[in-house]
Amino acid sequence: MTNAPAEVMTRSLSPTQAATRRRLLDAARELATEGGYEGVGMRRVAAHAGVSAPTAYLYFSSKDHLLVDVLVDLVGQTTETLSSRPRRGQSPVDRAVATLRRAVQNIEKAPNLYIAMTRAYISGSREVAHARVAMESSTRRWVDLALGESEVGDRDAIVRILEAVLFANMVGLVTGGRAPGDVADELELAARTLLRER
Amino acid sequence: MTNAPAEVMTRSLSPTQAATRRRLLDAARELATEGGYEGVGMRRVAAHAGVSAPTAYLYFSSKDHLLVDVLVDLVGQTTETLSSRPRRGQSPVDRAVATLRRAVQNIEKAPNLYIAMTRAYISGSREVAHARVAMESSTRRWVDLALGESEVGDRDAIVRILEAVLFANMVGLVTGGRAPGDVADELELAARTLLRER
DNA sequence: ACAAAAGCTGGACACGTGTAAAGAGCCATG
DNA sequence: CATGGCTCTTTACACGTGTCCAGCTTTTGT
Repeated sequence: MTNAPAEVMTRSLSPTQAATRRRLLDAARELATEGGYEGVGMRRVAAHAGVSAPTAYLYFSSKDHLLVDVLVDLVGQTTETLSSRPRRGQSPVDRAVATLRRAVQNIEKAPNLYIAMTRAYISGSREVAHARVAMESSTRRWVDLALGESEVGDRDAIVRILEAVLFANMVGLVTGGRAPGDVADELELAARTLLRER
Repeated sequence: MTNAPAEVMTRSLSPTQAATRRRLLDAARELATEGGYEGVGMRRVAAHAGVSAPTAYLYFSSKDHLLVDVLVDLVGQTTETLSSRPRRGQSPVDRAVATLRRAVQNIEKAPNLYIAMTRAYISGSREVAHARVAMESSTRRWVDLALGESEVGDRDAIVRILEAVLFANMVGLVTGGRAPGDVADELELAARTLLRER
C-alpha cells in the first residue's frame, strides 16, 4: 500500500496512523479555536501535528474535510452526553428547551471553533458529503431527545422544523446574522411556539 | 477620481460605471447558471464583461461580493413580483403555501445559479455583510406576504421559524442535503404545521 | 485644440490550497 | 544482514484569488 489514496486510509488504519489522525484533528481544533477558519492552514496544522503537508492530505483530502471531521467528533460527543444524562422533571416543554440548550451550549464556549467547523460543513466541497449523514442523524437525535415522550400531533414535522431552526442559526453564526448567544434563545422560541397546546 | 478604491465607488457611480457594473453582474449570473460556483472565475467574468481583472475588483471586492450582489438583485425582483401580484382566493393556509412556492420557484429553473449565490452568501467573507440586511428583510417580507391577513397568535415567532426553514433549505442545496425540488415541499410542510388551527 | 480627469489595461506579484515525483528511514521476513 | 514493503519527507509545481503599479486611451471642460 504505497502512499495509498486517502479514501483507502479511511477504512482500517494502523495504530500509528490512528494516532497521527488524532493529532491532526486535535491540531485543527486548537488552531480553529484561536484563529477561526482563517487560522487553520493545512501546513500549520500539519506542522502542529508533526507531519508534512502531503501527509496531512493523505488523511484528509481537504481543509474542509479535516474541519468537518472535527465537527463530527464533537457532535458525536454531544449526542452521547445528551443520551446518557437525559433531563427529568419539569414540564415537557421546559424539558425540551433545557435539552436543546444543552445541545448548543458548547458554541458559546468556543465560538470561533464552531463557526469554523460550520463554515467547512457548508463549504460545498464534495469531500464533505460523507459527514452529512452523521450530522443529520445527530441533530435529529438531539431534537428527538428534546421532545422526549411528548405527545404531539405532527411529531415528524416538528422535528424537521426544529432541525431547520437549529441549522439556520448555526449558519447565521457564519454570516454574522446571529451571535453565539442567540442560538439557544431562537431555539427556545421555536420550541415553545411549536409545542404550545393546540 | 482616478482609480478610486472600491468602497468609494459604491456610492454614486457614473452612467458608464453603472453600465460596467451591470455587465459584470450579468456575466457572473450567466457563468454561474452554467458552471455553478466553480464556473465563476473573476478573470472569466471580467473578460465576459469586457474589462480586466483589476477593474472587476474595483467594482466588487471579491468573488463572493459579486455573487452576493447578483443574489440581492434577483431576490429584490422576486419581492417585487410577490408584492405586486398577491395571491387571492383559497383558504389562508393555501394562499400562504402558494405564495411561498412562488417565492422559491426560480430555484428549480436555475439550480446552479441559486446554489452558487447561496454559497457566496454563506461564505463568511466580510464583504458580504452589507447584503445581510437586504436578504433578511426580503425573506421576511416573503413570509409576511405569505401569511397575509391570517390571524395567528405568535405571528412574529411563526415568521421567524418559516424564515429559518427557508434559509436552512437553501443551505441544504449547497451541502447536498436537499434537491431543488425539495425546498418548496419542506416549506409547505412547515407552513401547514405552523398554521394548523390550535 | 489642449490639458486634466476618468476609466481602464498589462503584467507581475504574494498567498493558500491541493498534487506530483523521487527518495530517505524503518522494520519485518527471508 | 540484506531485501522488500511501508510510511513519511522534500521539493517543486499548478491554479485561483486578490493586489500593486506604471502607463495608456477616451472623454470632458475651457
